[in-house]
Amino acid sequence: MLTSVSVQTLQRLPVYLNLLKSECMQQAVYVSSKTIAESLGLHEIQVRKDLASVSSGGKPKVGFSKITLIRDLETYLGYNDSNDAILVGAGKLGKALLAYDGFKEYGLNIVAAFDNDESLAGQKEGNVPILSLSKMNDICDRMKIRIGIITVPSPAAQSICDQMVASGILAVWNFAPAHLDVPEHILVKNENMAASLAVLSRHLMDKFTD
Amino acid sequence: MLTSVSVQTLQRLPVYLNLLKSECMQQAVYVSSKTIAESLGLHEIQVRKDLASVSSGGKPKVGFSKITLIRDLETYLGYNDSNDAILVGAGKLGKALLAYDGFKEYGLNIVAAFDNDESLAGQKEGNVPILSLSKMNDICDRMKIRIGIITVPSPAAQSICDQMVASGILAVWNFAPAHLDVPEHILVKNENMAASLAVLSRHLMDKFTD
DNA sequence: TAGATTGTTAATCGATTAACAATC
DNA sequence: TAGATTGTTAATCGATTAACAATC
Repeated sequence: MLTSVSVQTLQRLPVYLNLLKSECMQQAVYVSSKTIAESLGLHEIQVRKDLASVSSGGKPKVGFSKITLIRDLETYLGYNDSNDAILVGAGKLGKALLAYDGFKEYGLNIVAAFDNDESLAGQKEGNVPILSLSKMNDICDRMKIRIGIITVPSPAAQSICDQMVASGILAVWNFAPAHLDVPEHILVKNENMAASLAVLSRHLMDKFTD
Repeated sequence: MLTSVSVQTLQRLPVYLNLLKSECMQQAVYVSSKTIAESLGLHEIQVRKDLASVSSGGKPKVGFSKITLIRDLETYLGYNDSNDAILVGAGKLGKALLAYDGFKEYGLNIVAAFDNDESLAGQKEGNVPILSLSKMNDICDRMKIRIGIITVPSPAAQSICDQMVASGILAVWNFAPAHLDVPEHILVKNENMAASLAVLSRHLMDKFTD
């Protein structure tokens, strides 16, 4: 186990973890791949293979100890050692993310936010200070920040991204509907709402042209 | 062309559209698959195949007329005829989505929001009225709403989803980190931030254990 | 022991990439 | 015409699913 995992598998892991922690699994002590698969509408074998790459706690006949599996998933996903991040763009969406206190459960810790608009500087949102953009480089450098969250309007996204990279950011979480060019070793993960909408929209269109 | 398209292709289409409309393509009259692929860091052949399933306007040697391709993409994605939607959960994230005026560009029109908290009823956010949850069924029915957006806390998500389905909703856009059970013909599209974070987090972990 | 569930190796399926003929 | 780019058919690659031996 603990071999390299595909992106597809990786993205399913938090879903398993979420289910295991949810109410409907509250009283379970052991869980099997089959149980999980049925709850999520996935294939049993897929779940088993996914779990095998993350945990070696599975026992024939009984399945996985729930708490052990939760621990293994959390360890693999890095939920225990927290990742410091900064956010740029303290508009509506940016503030909503700042105020969301669920991220710490995922090991994400937003330490500061930055905005072009100097009048926001000094404010706080969800306990996170909003600062002048000019301070970003210095703070990223001093705190060794590796994750940057982009919630600025599209036209500004590439420039902010460039500044992040120059400040030592290694992974960018991009909420702007814009493609970002980055050096090879930098990861960009787009939160692509337009893509989601495309899936919804076509589903409806297809439904009404059968 | 206009054959059935894979989800992967479908989710790339808005990215192409976005690029075509962006500043860096402003003065282009014709665009080729190669140009697009290079701008986005994709394979030329993949782009060509994607475009072929949506537009028949490609001409050997010249490529696609930019405005024709934009039109074809917008038509395929349903950006022209707008989709009415309702949103449930007028918390921070819900309000951020209500205030975001970019959705109309994608043909999404949020006509009303609902919340458990009666004290919010009567307020407006981004021109969208917030109403008592008890009115959801009636409004969905009268306006023939087919898209529901869920921005409530996880424990409430399944119940809200059930109410949406009972109100005639056919496609659910779920921002709660919870798995939703729905009848077969209903589509759920999860905006899975935990999955995105998993990708970011593992990228960083892998980087520092090489 | 019998049966259920695991982990692993093999088969299938679908998406991506390559090859190539068609054409402006 | 020559060359570039299209659309399509074939090959490759990787993820999912199936088959099966191992084991509690």
